[in-house]
Amino acid sequence: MVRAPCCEKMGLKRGPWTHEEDQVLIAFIQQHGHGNWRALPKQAGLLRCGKSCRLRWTNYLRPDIKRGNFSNEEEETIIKLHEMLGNRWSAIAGRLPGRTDNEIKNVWHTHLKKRAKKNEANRETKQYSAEASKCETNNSSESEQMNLRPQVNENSSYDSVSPQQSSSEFSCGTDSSSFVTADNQDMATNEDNESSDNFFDIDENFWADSLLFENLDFSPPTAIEAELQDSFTPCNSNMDDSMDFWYDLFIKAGEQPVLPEFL
DNA sequence: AATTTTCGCAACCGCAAGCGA
DNA sequence: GTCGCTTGCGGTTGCGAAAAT
Repeated sequence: MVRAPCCEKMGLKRGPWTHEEDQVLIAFIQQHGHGNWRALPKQAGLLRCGKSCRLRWTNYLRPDIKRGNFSNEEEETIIKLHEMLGNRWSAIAGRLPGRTDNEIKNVWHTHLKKRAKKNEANRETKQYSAEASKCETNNSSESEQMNLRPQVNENSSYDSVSPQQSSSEFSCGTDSSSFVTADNQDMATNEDNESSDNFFDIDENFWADSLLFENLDFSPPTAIEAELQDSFTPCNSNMDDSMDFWYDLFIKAGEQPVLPEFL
């Protein structure tokens, strides 16, 4: 496929848009719509390439765009959605009416990335503490049962385990299957030590593809959406928990519960 | 007050998917 | 099936403004 020549080579204008150009573009689209972006600038009398026009319209001139700072709720929503969807900015933008993927991408890189990292570090620290205390309990009860003193390696202590190690390498007592890991995701512990049969086994791309929402006529409100990642990840939850969680989601939203097919 | 550094955001680039011929 | 075109998306850049030195 032959790449179309860039705007500059064709003698078209680049760089920031002027007010006049904006007005021309708005007026043209209001009158004719934007069926063909490539043909639009010529028809509208703009010395811009179609791509530039489309970008200017979708990111700035569209009437339904919400300008101004992001609210705290919006920022939290972005962080949560990013945990679920990754860098799928358009999918995230689809959950935030009036916000563009470009805007969300910018706000992520300038503000939210740092905050998300901080949140993650806090969670890992908390999780590590919980695991450590749980292990202390298990070890002491096991040793009581077996009438044995716990075999503690003096060179190793819980403190020597880094938070990064905690979820993937740290094991409690004899049960090394208690913790499940996934790429770059901190996973909750399976507290009741379910057998692997009870794990909710679906394709790992499930969440990333955001089919969860897109295939349903139901969109959980932001506040509930935010709870989603905290409370439930399909690969580490058993089926009963998944169903309960799903029902709660609908009930909180005041909707008639409808289970997705995978449940 | 002048200069340098950092930040925020609009715009651009390149790739891939979708679609019709 | 393939080719060419259009569109959409995510990564990156460039520049003005603000903050720091």
